Amino acid sequence: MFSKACEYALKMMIYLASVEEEGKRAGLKEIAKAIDSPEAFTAKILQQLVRAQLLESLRGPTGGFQLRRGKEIRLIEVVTSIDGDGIVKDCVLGLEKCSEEHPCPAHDEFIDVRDHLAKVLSSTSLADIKGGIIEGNRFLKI
Amino acid sequence: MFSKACEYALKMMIYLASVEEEGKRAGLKEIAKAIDSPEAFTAKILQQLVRAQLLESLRGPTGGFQLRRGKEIRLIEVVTSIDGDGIVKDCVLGLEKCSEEHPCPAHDEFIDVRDHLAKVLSSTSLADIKGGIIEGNRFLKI
DNA sequence: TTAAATAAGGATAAAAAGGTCTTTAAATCG
DNA sequence: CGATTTAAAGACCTTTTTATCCTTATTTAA
Repeated sequence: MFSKACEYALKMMIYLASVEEEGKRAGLKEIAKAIDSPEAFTAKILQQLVRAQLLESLRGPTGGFQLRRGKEIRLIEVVTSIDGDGIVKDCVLGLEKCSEEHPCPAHDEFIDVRDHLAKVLSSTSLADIKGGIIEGNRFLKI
Repeated sequence: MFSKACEYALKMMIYLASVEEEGKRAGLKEIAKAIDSPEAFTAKILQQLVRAQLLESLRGPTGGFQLRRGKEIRLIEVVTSIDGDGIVKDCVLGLEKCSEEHPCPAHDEFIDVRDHLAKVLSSTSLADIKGGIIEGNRFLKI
């Protein structure tokens, strides 16, 4: 569904939402450990999220990453900043010009699924899903 | 959502369903042209579909490919024979052990979408979607 | 029976995704 | 200021996916 990079990005953002709760930020090492991701690759993805304005970073000791616009960030923003908007826009058969007026043979069957996904991604914020982690009945790694 | 190979596979199967309508089969060249796919790569995918028992092939002049079990083949069979069943089984965050008893933070938000997709793929047959092509108001390439 | 047409199969190549390493730039704090 | 800690950036490597090429095996039909 999503690229590996995007999966990591979602985990990072969810983790940072739970860290923000305590008014703190987290550094690369802490994040990679928390979500069980390769450190160097994690750094690259964090950079992308900073460029996409979803995170801000601070260098030096006490530095790290934190949410730029708080926990109201929607999942769709994370997904599109890493994978682009293809998942909620493109034809599932990969046809360039598939539309309502000019539908592919599978159009009707998949449009509902795609819209459903888009709706979930657009309506769910980091705040919506971070709750369970703090309560401790949800997990981020393994 | 699906790999390129899987997109091609779905197009092939839909095309072959429309060809079967006329009691005919189609060769590699015809198929690749119809769905606008690279010929050699198309051949590899057709081989996979033959091994998966979804197609049968005949060599020599007048040879080609045809549906093995007719148009009642479900889209889910095509998708899983090329991409595996990850799309309807795996956690969207890529967590190995995500389940109802041990859910990831995004579990509830995505489980509905995944089930919706699974339902569409399982309940839709080639027969269900080939209709429009024959009527001519649907298209397979570009 | 031979030429032509077709699919099968293996080796290879190219592109994309996933991942690592090393150097540079900031910031902190003694 | 200078040592340390952290993120940024770019080059590089590895694996997977996508795609091509070439040879072999079958089948048909003249």
